[in-house]
Amino acid sequence: MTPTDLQAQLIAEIAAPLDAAVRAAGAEPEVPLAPPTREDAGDLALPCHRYARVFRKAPQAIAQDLAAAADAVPLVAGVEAAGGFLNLRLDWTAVAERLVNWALTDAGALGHSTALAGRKVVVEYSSPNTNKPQHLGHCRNNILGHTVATLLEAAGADVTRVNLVNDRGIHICKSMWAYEHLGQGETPEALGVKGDHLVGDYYVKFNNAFEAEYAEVWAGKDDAPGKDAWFNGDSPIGQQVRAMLRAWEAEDPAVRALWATMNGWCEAGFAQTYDRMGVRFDHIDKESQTYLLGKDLVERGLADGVFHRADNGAAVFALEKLGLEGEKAVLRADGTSVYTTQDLGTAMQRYQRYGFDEMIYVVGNEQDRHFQVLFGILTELDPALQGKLSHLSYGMVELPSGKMKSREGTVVDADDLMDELQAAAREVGAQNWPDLDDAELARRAEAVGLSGLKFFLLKFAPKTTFTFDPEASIKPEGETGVYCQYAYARATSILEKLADADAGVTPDWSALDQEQAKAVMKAMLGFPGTVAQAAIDKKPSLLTKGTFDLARAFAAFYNHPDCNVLKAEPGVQAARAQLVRAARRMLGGGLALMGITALESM
RNA sequence: GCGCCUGUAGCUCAGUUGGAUAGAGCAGCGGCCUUCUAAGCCGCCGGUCGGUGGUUCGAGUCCACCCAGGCGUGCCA
Repeated sequence: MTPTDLQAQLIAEIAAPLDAAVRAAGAEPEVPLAPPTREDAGDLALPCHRYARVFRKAPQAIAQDLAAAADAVPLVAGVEAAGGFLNLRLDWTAVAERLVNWALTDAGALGHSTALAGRKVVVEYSSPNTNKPQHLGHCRNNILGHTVATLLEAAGADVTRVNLVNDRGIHICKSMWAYEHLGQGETPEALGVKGDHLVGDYYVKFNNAFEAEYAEVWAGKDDAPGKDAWFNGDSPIGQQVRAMLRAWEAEDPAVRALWATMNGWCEAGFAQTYDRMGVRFDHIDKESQTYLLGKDLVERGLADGVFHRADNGAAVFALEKLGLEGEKAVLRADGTSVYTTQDLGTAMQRYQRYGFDEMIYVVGNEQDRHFQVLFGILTELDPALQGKLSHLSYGMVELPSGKMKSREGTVVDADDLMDELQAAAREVGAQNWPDLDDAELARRAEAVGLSGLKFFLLKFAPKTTFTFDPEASIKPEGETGVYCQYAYARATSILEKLADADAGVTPDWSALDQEQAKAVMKAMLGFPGTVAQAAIDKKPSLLTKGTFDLARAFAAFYNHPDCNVLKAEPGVQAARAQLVRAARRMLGGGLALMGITALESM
């Protein structure tokens, strides 16, 4: 058998006789053998408190009774019963040989597993509006969604990545209105700007024009309506924009042509941004193609009693079915769709198309309730969907200066951010490598900048609202992607200098029975399980943690004079070199899962 | 008002589903470059886990109430 998770296999081997001893004493084994939290408690520990009642014995005595069984295992070098825990020390010479061979050859060492084998999963993420360029918040969504998809694939799942682009609606018409009324026929090509930025500029121009109109009409008057009410009421601009939306829905050729042109610009810009971020999709849905879906579902639901008619004729869902109060409309009184209608239809269409076991929506936590309601309705419509729908809810990204507010112009543009991070990385690179040519410098700086961004966006648990610190994100010290990249580059450098001088030499594995090497091996042993857990929990922060822990342990190893590879005796050198190769491979695996380029030199 | 989320070191965050003396990074202080890359390493300092009760061998973790912050509570998306 091929061990994909060596630690799990070692634990299984060692735990077998312990479990047998527990059974012989008349109890079911229920407490796992696991690495202890305390550093002075050996390599693996078994808490025995749980068995105290069954055995009618003190935990300390149980631990002592189990000690003999543990001591007989070849991989165990020492046993100690302390405070109700059974602590085991491993035979690191034996472990080292197995671990290095495994880490150099097994896909499991790179975080691949079969934990979710055969499971069909659809992941929807990004879902941008085509009226403005993407910002830092979209970056978190894009990177989070893409990495979760990657992790699920690594765990053996059959993953489909989808993006539902919100390319129609009143907000799209606002940019179109501004372009038509305030533009001079500019194009991205003529101006040399990305199309999404050009469209976004007109969205800003719309807002300015509307604010100016509102101020002109209502300044100083205390019976002023709210801005939304004004827009949806007598505002001349509002009326024109709404007329545009109606014309779009009536498929007016001129409006459709303008819409197609501007959306094309925006989508081309998004494609560039995705490409640079290394984010991709198997399928891109557009709301202009899905917005009429779901009406038939509502009709059927009305007949089946899932929905009912409100007094004014709207089709509504009684939220008390979900333990909530009030009603959720799924068709307006005039028979038109709401956003939820489309969501219902799209979900059902995907279920028919993909037959998924799970569909994950990567959407911010401000929509928690929306998804609670959506999933509740979908499950009522088709009980087969029970348990198959999940919302990967994530918190906002804040800045050291506070929250991002589009009205206050404090949003961080995604493209600008990547440019800035690259430029900052380039400055450091140019200092360290004065002779490097421009293209290579740019390539490395891009990899470093994106590494900083991605790692920083992934290192927090999804639900955490965190503060993005651009400077800290590309620091080579601390818990960053750049730090992990550096460890990989150092490993590469050592191996280049070694130039296979250890080829054919039998490694002296006992040389790895030293503090720094053991710390590296412990980090390596824990890595695959951590990655599998990251997939199961949909928590990429576990991946960044596991990769960082390995990088840190490895940094302590290659920095210690007693662990030097190049100056070591042949047998010792061969063992250390193999450990470096193994750690490097695993680090590369971790970085790859995050979509981070591992640089050979930096 | 109601619902959900959050509150852990000066700052930013972890805490493996109830296990040993609560961790990491940053910042601060002190060391280490004629170097297997200083884009690094080593050490020190730093906590009544928001509060009060409860559950049990054992609570940052589970329960109740309270305090503070965020988000939501559309026939918007």
